Amino acid sequence: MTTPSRSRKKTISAARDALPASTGLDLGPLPGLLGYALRRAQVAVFADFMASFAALDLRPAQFSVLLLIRQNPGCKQSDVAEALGILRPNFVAMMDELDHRGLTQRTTSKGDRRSYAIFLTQAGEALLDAAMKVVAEHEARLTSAMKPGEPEKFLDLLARIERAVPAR
Amino acid sequence: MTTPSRSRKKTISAARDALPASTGLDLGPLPGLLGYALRRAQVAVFADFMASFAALDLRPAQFSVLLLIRQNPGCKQSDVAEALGILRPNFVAMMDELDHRGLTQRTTSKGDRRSYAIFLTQAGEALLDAAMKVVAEHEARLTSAMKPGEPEKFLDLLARIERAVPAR
DNA sequence: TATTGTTATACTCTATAACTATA
DNA sequence: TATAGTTATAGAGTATAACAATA
Repeated sequence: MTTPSRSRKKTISAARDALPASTGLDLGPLPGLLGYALRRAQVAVFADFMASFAALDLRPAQFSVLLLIRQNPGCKQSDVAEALGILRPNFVAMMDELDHRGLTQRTTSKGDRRSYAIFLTQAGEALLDAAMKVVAEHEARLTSAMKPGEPEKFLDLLARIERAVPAR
Repeated sequence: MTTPSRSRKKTISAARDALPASTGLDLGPLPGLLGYALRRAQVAVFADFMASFAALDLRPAQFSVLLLIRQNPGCKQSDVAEALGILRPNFVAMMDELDHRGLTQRTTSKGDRRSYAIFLTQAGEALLDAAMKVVAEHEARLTSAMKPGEPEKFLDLLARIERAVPAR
C-alpha cells in the first residue's frame, strides 16, 4: 500500500479550489482523487460532444461506429462491436437504426453466409464528413485551455492510466 | 473553426500504437481524439474502482455520498445530491438503501421540518474508514504508471478540460 | 409562492441466456 | 462443436412531471 505522499496533499487543496462545489458543501478529499476528477471531466466532455452532435442526430457511439465502418469497409458486425466494447446483442439495434436511416448497408458476404459485410452508404459518408468537422470543433474546445504539447501529454497519461489498471 | 494542426497529426499515430485495438480493426483517428481516450480511461478506471469496492458492496456514487456526509455532518439530502450531480428524485432510493444498511441516519431537523439532517452511523464511519484504504490502493494503482509530478499535472489538465467546456 | 422529500414513470446503457443458421 | 447475428429480458443510471408537507 502507498501513502498519499506529501506532494499529493498540496494537490488536493489546489484541486479543491479548481473544482468549485457550486453548493457550499465541503467535498473533502474528493477533488484530489484521480478517479473522481477523471469522471467529472468525462461527463462534461460527453455532454459537450452530445450537444455538438444534436444537430446531426448522432450520439458518440454512433459516430464511432460510422468511423470504424469507413475505416474498415466490408468488416463484420462483431468486429466493430468488439473493437468499441459494445456487446453483440446491444449492437444489433444500433446497426438496425443506422441501416433504417440509410447511413449503413449490410450485404450478406459471399464467403461466410452467416456474417454480414457492412459498408457506409453515400449518405453515411456525407454525414460522417460533416461529423468530422463537428468533432474537430469539439476537440478544439477541449484543447483551447491547453498549451502546446499538453494535448499529447494528456493522451499519453490517459493511455498509461488505462494500461495501469487490470482487466486488460 | 480550427484545423487539427500539424502537431496533432503526430499525436494520432503515436496514440494508435499506444491503444491497441485488440481486434485487427483499424481505429483510424479515434485513438487520437481526446474525448475517446478520456472515455476509454474513465471506463477502465471505473471498472477497477468497482472491482476494488465489490468486497465492501459499495458503488462509486455510494462512496462519494458517504464521504460527503462525513465531511458535512447534519447537511440536507438535496445539498449532497446537488454537489454530486445526482437528481433529487434519484437520490431518495440511494439514501433509503444506505439507511437500511445502517450506514446513515436521517433525523428530522429542528429548524426546518421539511428537511432531514443526515449523518453517518458508527457502522457508516467504519465502512468509510475501510473504503478510504481501498481507494488509496486504487489511486496508487492509477499513479503507478506516472512519474513524480504527473498526477498533479493530470488533475490540472482534467480540471482545465472541464472548465473549457460550456454548460458551467 | 417556493422548497424538501417523495412517487411514478420513462428512456438509455449495459449485461446474460438462449435461439437460428450457418460453419 | 463453434461462430454470427439475433431475441428476450433484466438491471443500472438518468431524466421529467407532479404531489404532500412545510416554509
